[in-house]
Amino acid sequence: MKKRIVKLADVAKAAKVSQGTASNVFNRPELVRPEVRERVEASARRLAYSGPDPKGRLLRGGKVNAIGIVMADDTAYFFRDPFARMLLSGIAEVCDERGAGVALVSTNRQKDAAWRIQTAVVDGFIVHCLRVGDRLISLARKRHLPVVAIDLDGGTGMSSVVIDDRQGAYLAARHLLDLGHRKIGLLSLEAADPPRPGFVDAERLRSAEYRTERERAAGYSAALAEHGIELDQLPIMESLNERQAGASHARELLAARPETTAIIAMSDVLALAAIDAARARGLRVPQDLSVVGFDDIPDAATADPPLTTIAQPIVEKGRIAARLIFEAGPPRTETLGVKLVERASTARPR
Amino acid sequence: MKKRIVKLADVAKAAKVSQGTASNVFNRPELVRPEVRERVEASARRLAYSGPDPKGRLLRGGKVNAIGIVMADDTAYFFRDPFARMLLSGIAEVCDERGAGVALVSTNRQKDAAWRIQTAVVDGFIVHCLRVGDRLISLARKRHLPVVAIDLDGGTGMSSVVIDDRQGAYLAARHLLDLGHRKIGLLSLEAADPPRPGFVDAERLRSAEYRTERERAAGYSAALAEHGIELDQLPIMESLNERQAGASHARELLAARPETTAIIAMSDVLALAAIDAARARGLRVPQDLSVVGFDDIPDAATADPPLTTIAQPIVEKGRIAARLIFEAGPPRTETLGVKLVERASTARPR
DNA sequence: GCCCATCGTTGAAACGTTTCAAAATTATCA
DNA sequence: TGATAATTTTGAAACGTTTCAACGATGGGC
Repeated sequence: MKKRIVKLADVAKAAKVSQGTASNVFNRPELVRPEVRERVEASARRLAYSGPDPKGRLLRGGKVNAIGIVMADDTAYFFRDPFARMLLSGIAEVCDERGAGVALVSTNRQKDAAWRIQTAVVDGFIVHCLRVGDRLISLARKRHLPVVAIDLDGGTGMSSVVIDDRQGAYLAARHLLDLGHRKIGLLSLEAADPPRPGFVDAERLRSAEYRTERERAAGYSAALAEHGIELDQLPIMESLNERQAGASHARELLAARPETTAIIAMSDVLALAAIDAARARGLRVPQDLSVVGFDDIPDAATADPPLTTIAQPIVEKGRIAARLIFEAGPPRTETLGVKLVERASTARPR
Repeated sequence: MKKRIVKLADVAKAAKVSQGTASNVFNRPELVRPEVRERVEASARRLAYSGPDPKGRLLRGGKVNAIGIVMADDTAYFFRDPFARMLLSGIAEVCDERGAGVALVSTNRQKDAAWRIQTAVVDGFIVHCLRVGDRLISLARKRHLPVVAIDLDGGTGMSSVVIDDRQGAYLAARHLLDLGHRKIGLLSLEAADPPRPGFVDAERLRSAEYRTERERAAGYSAALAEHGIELDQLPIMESLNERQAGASHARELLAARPETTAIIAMSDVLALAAIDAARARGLRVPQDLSVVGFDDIPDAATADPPLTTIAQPIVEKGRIAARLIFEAGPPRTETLGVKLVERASTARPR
C-alpha cells in the first residue's frame, strides 16, 4: 500500500538516459548537454522526484557535512547554560565558514548514550563534558572519526583544547587572599561520576576524575600554601552547575560556616547563585561576603554587583576546537590563557 | 595507500558466520547463541571494527533519528537570540523524550541555503524564519519529509504552529492607548526580503511577506481605530532583531520624532534596545517614554525597568512543533494564545 | 576521406548495512 | 526413537546514490 518512492533510476529511465547522466544533471549539470539536461529535469518534475536522497549519496562515500557536539546533559542544556552557549557560538561560527552543519548529541540518559554516539550521522565529534567524559570520548573514538575534546585530556592520539585551569584557580584564590580573606568557602562543580552534591573533602578534588577539578585543586592549593593554608581546611561544597541548585548549596555552605567571608565559585553560574544565597541570608556582596567566579560569561559583567571572575576565552575555545576537527592535522593540545577580571563582587573583609 | 576500512562482512568472515548473524550480534544480540556471539565479538575486537556504520544502516531504510531546525540566520544565532533559545529548548525537550537528535541547519548564505536543506541528513524539518521563509519551506517540502512551520503559514498540506499575533498586537497597542498615549512609535521586525532597515510606511507592514507582520499590522490598526488613529500616522522603523542594531534604530526614531511618548516594539530584544536608546537620549522609562515589548523572554522580567510585554508561550511553541513532527497526523495549524504582562516599562504620559 | 582529440554518455561496480524467507540445527514430547 | 516444535543461522536481495573506465559520436586538421 505504501507508494514506492521515486528514485534517480526512475527519473533516468523516464528520460531515457543512463543513471550516470541523470546523476550528473543534479550534481555537475555543466557536464551534460543542455538538451538532455532539460529532458531529465522535466522527467524529474513530472515524477515529483525529491532530488538525490542524501542517504544514498552518503553511503557512496560522501561526507555528511556536519559535526556532532557531545555533551553529558540534556539537549536543552545547550541553549540554557551560558557557557555552553558561548562555546557553541564559537564552534558554529567556524562550521558556518566551512559550510558544515552542527548536530547536537545529548547523552544525558546513560542508557542510550552509547547508542547516540554510535549512530550519530556526523563527520567528527567535539566532546565537552566533565561527567563521564572519558567514557564518551572512547565511544566516539571507536568510530574512527576525528574527535576533539574540550576541557578534558582526551588521552594520547587525539586533539584537545583546554585552558590553564591551574593558573585560573591560583589567580582566584590569590585575589581573595591578597584582599585579606582567610575564611574562604569553595563552591565546586561536580568532581566525579556519580556526582555527590553536598560537602566533600579536598581529596575528592585532588584525585578528581576530571582534569578541570584536579588542575584547579592544584591552583587553589598553591595560592593557599603561600599563606600557610591547606586546601583541606576549606569547606568544599559540590553542586550541580545550575543557578537554583547552586543557590541552595551555597545557602547550606553559609549556614554551616557563618564565619565565611569569601566564596570561590568554580563557574560564574555558581557565583551568581552564591550571590543569590548571600542575599537570601541578608548578607551584602561584597561588604559582608566576597564572591569570585570563573568563566566570565556575559551576565557576569551586568550582574548586581558585577562579578569579579576569571575570564577564559570561551568563544575562542569553541572556534579552535572546530578548527582542529577540520584541519585534521596531527593531534595536539591547545592551552588557552586566563586572566583575573576585577569587578565589584570582591572587597576586603570587614 | 589508504587503509581499507573494516566492514561487517570482514568481521563475519573472520568469525565464520554469515553477515546476517554478524549484524544480529550488534543489533539484536539476544537472537544469537552466546557462544557464537562471543566469537563474533572477538573477531570485531581483533579487527578493530568500528561497529556498524550508520551510513550503511541508514540507506537500508532506517531513520536518521534526528530532525533539522531551519532558520534563516547564521548558526550562532541559535545560541545568541533569547527567543530562538527558548524555542529550541522546547523542541529539544521533546526530541530528548523521543530519543531523537537535533541538527541545526543555518541558511544565512543565500548561496548554499538550498544545498543545505537538500542534503541535510534528517527525518524532518522544523522551519522557523521570517526572512525567506516561503522559499525555505518549499525547499524542505520537496524532500517529502515531515515539515512543520513556526510562525509562518506554510500553505496547504502542512502543519504549522503560530500565535495569535493579531490579538497580541492589539493588546500592546490598546494598553498604550488606554494609558493615554497618542504619539506612538513602532519598532518593527523585518517585514520582507530584502530587509529595509530604517523608516518604512505602513503599507509595507500590511502587505508584508511574513504572516507575523501582516497580522500584527491588523492588530495595531484595530486598536488604533478605536481611537480614530490610522496606522499610517505612526512612525514605523524597521530593524534587525539585534540589540545593537535596534538601539541605533530606536535612537534614530526618537531623534526624528522627539514628541514620541511610547514605543511599541515587535520583540523584547527590540524593546530592550529601545530602552537603551531612551537612556542614551536622557529619557527615563517609563516616565518620559513608555515601551512595550513582545515575546516575554526571561530578560524581560529582570530588565531595568522590568518590561511590559506581550507574553507568548515560546517553549511550548517549540514543544508543539516537535510533537507535530513526530506524530505525523494530518496537517493542522495550532494557534497559541498570548497575553499582556504589565510590568514597569509603561506608564501614563506626563 | 582518414585519424585524432574532444566531448557526452553509458553500464556496472561499489558503498555497508539490515531484513526476511527458508534452511539447518537443537530441544521437546509421547 | 521419531515426529514435531522451537531456536539459530544462512544467503541473497534490497536500500539510492556516485564514480569511473570505456565507448560513441562529433568536428578539425591534413
